[in-house]
Order: sequence, then C-alpha cells, then structure tokens
Amino acid sequence: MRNDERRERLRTALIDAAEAAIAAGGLSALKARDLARDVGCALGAIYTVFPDLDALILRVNLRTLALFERAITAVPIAPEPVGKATPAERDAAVETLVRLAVAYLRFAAGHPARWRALFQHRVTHALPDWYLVEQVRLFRYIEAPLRVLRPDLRDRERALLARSLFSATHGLVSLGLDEKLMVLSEPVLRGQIEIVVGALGRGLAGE
Amino acid sequence: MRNDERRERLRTALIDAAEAAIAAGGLSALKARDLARDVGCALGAIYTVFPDLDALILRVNLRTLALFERAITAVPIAPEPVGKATPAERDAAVETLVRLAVAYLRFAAGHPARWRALFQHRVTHALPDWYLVEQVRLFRYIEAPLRVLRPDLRDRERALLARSLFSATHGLVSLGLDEKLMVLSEPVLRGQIEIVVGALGRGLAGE
DNA sequence: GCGCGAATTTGAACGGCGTTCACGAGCGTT
DNA sequence: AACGCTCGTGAACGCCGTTCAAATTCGCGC
Repeated sequence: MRNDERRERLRTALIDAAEAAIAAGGLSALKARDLARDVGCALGAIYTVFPDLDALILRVNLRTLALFERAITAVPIAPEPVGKATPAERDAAVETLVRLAVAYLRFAAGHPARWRALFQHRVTHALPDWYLVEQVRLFRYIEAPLRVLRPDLRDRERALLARSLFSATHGLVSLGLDEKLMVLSEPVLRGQIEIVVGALGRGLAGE
Repeated sequence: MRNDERRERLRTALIDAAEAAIAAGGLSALKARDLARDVGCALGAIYTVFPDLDALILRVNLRTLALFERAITAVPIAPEPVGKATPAERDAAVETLVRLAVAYLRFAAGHPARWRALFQHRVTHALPDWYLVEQVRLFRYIEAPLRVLRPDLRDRERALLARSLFSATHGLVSLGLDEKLMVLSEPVLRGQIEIVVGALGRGLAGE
C-alpha cells in the first residue's frame, strides 16, 4: 500500500523535526504546533502516527542512545586477561572504566540538550521493550572491565554493579554540568571523573 | 504596619500549601489555582508575594534542605584523628562517608516527592544567595571525613571532591529510585551504596 | 466517467496552565 | 460627603497538548 509509505515518511519527518527541536532548545522547546509547521502537516496528523508527544520523545531518545553507542565504540578497551588478572591488567581495566566515564562526559557535554532529554523526560507509561533492550546492550561495555576487577561476582551482581557505576558517573556528569549545584568546566569535571572513577575502580579491585 | 503582617501570613500559608501539594503529588501537582483555593486567597494574590511559582518552589526546596540537614545531623560522625590517621581511623572515615550516603538514600526514599522537587526544578534565573549558603553548609558534612582520607588536599580541592562524592551518591540514589533506568528496593540500593561508596573511600585513601 | 460509502486528514475547539492588569472595594484625609 | 490612593481581585490573555466533527480523499462497482 502506498498509504503505509506516506505514514512512514511522516513518522520519520516528525522524529527528524523533533530531534532538531530538542537538540536546539531542549525538551521544553518541543511544541506540537511547531512540529506540524516544520514538517508541513496538520496538527492532528501528529496524533495519527504517535499516541502523544511522549512517544515521539522516546523515539528521539532512542536515536540519542544510538548516537552515544557510536561514541562509546571509539573507546579503547583493554583486552580481557586469560586466567587470573595481573596487577597491570587490573590497572588497565580501571583505565578502561575511566575512559568510558570520560566518553560519557564528552558525549553529554557535546550534545547537552539531547542528553538532558534522556533523563529530564519523565515516563508515565511503562517503557517499551525496544528502549530497554538498547539500555541493556550499552551496559555491557561497563560489565567487561568489571569482570576483570571482580571475577568473583555472579552475572546478576555484576550487572547490578555496572548500573551502579554508571549511576555514579551519571551523577558526576549530571550535577557537574548543571547550574543547579555547580557548573564545572569540562577539563575540571574530567579531572574529578578521573579521580573518582579511578578510586572507585581501585577500591573495587580490593586493596 | 498591620499590612506587612498579613502579607507575611499569606506568604507562609502559600509555602505551607505548596509544600503539602509537592509532598503529595510532586512538582507537577503544584497549581496556582489550587494554591489560591487552599489558602483562601485570590489567584492574583500569589503574585503579590512571589514573583512567580518558581520562587515559591525555591522556598519549599529550602525547607526540604533544612529537613535533610536535621536528618544528617543524626548520623554518627567518626572523631577527627589528631595527627596522621591510623588505618583504623581511615576505615572509620570511610564508614562515616558510607553512613552519610545511606542517610541521603533514606531521606530520598522517605520524602520522594519533596526530594525530587529539589532537582527536577529547572532554574531559569540565577539561584539566590540564601539558597547557595544552605548548600555550602551541607557539604561540610562530607568534607570532614575527606580531611582524614586525603589530608594532602587544599581546601578548594577538598570542597570540589566533596561535591563530586555527593554527585556520585546522588546518581546512585537518583537512578536507583527512578523507574527510567531501574527500580531497586531500598535494601538492594543500600547495598550498592555501601559497595560503591566504600570502594570509593578506600580507593581515595590510597592503596 | 460517475456515484457513493469508507477511510483518512484536517484544524477549530476544548480544557487547563501560569501570569497579567483594568477594575473596584476599602480607607484616610479634607 | 467627596475625593484620592492603595492594593486585592478574578476575568481575560496567550500558550499548551490533545480531540473529534466535519471535510476531504480514496477505492471500487457500475
């Protein structure tokens, strides 16, 4: 059917326009009427392809996650040691964790509005599966170095710890870039991340 | 003047009502019309004592900070060692950091809506001084154990590190209680905080 | 080509929001 | 009693996301 194609075109056009609007002015700059004007459709047409603006935001956020994954794949990963890790190999794993955290900072600083939208957006309904799947995949990047530092942990414990490490890093970045608590320059914030994540990695590996 | 007293009464009545509304339903439950109805004043009267609802929210948040400080003062603080710290004294300082972090978790879990309002609220104007002063005082609680762990740091560096430790803890609590990334039960989250903040403290103290 | 029911698109209208401001009630002075 | 001033009032404004009756387009048998 030709009709489905037109709907699909409208769908992507709306996501494109929403992405541009959010990137330019944050979540609060996303207005249904502006979107309709930008893509040249009727106001009501938006609601023929998305149940509400929240669903549209979620699609934009999925793109942001994909963009972030491209950034994360550029981070050099220390090779997984065979057998018990040597002290040098543990240091390398800590370094990998720090590099991942710094990559997170660079991404947040480089795409502030898109990145903010990921967390500023309050979910009303349960998150769709396709969104959670993307989240889970991203955490694997943290789990790998953790396997070196804490080979004793079960998969579930390690997954949980990976999320906690991410949460801690997110806190550093989130409040560091946020004018509510403090605004730190990127180099200063990077230094703090190196100190904190580094200490965290060494502390986790045991004394 | 009798007039000033009436204004002051209205002011506190509005803060009371706003606090109750936020505690009950979060920031998004705060509506100018509801406030006016609750305190029995005209809609426009709100704007005779506050420039806008943001200013009112800030006053509620100040009360939340004060409430939190009362919670934090109940945390047992390890005594500051005289001279160079022994390993046991360093462990005690780490324990203090962990207890502070857990107290933060308990507060956030105990007053979820009030606590969320502290961070969900996006500031448009610069934060007023009376708000920043309260923030600075709260950070002193973190700086004290840090002085034991890292006596080598200058005041400025230590203050910065204290904020970073808070940020990391805030990330753990914030995302741990948030359904966006994961919802952890309070005991599980407390375990993660003990692991992460503990490792952080030990890592900071040196190997 | 034409007619007609079904499907789809449309944008005016709805309800709700924060904020404003012309109005008028209340009061001290003349 | 008449005047002027101050200040609370709430209808009104502009903007928002979302809806839905009406208009338009589409598909198809004739």
